[in-house]
Amino acid sequence: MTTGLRESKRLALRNSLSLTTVLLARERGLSNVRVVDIVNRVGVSRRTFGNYFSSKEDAIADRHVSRTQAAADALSIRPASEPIWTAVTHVILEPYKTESKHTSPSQSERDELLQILSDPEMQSAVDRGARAATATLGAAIARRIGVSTTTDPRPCLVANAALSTLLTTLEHWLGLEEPQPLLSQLSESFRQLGAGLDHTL
Amino acid sequence: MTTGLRESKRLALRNSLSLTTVLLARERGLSNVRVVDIVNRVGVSRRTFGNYFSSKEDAIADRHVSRTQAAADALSIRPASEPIWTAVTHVILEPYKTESKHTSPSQSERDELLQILSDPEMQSAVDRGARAATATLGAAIARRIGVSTTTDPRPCLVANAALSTLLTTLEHWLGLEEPQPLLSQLSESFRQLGAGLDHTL
DNA sequence: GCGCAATATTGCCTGATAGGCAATATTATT
DNA sequence: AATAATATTGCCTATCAGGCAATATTGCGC
Repeated sequence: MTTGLRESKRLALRNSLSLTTVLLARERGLSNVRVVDIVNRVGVSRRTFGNYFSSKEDAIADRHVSRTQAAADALSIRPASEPIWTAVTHVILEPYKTESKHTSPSQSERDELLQILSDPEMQSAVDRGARAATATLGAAIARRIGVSTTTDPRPCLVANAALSTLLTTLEHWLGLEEPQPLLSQLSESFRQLGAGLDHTL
Repeated sequence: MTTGLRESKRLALRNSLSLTTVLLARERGLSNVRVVDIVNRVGVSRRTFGNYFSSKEDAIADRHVSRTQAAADALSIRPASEPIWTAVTHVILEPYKTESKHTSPSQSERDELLQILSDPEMQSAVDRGARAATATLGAAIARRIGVSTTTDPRPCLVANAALSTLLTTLEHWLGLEEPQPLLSQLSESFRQLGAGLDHTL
């Protein structure tokens, strides 16, 4: 019983709150965003915000978790013959593949990430999301390779390696003087780690 | 001019504040620790605490950064012939080697880590420290292999892989039913990633 | 040794946040 | 349509971050 007006409204509101938080944070920086600003724009009470997220950082982190959840879900539809690191690489890099079609490497996307990752408060938020996301992805990996995360540390190690590689590479890419294609940077990073990871599992 | 009574007192106070924060957090859990409690035990004003750390989480994260700083410093005295991942593994695992001498795998150490890592607020603090620590270690790695962190993403990737592997393995180890030797778990995790990393650099 | 300059500590104050609790409103079920 | 279940809201309190200015402490040149 996951359907129903109740549940869908809940989800929509949750999404609206977190999206609005990101938008405002991009406009002025997260530290210049009050919770009141968020709820005013969305049209709910300050207290309702607290029913969904305990802080604006949480609201942002939630988006990262959702994205990773999608990647984790996508893991189940990769061919079973694929080595785990290859499969993980594919589902993680998937969202970044579309943008390589444009000649310009998505300046707005770059700006968005820059805004988000350059703010220390944001980084904390991202890290918080990353922790939850690692658990999610780790569970999906464990399911795929048929082990338990409680007895086998490898699924979480792989999940962690993947997500932290993603973040690290994104941050490095943002710091580059002249823009390089993001996808190739990501591919290269994942390939380098994978040279060992595909081989240990 | 790093010496002087002034600087050493500063350092001592900083250390005392952060240590006291950890101790109190172990006693009652971080969320039950007020900044007032910390400063009362140390004997300074609440406002002074704010001159050193912006939050109790920061005070804890600082310890992780210090430990990593020590590891990063130790990197320069590893033989130059050592592959980078081997060297990093050594300096990171060094503190955990001594405890393997005892027959008991350091129950108190386990309890301490358990207390710290099981609290979500603590996890945030640790993650915050990890970010700073990654930059520190990344710089040390870059220095060692003679590249710049701005042009070459690999030093930060390696640093990040090392620190996040450390954290992930620690957390997994804490979740084990029957205690296993920590050092061997860590070694195994690092070995698995290293099988690829030593080879890509 | 001594006094001046630099720096650290402290108190006060403001704006902001997390979360418990109870009242109210909205949705689901029969 | 009535009732049960759940969501929203307002109120309230404890807590926190950080600017600012006054005060105390340390370091240095004389």
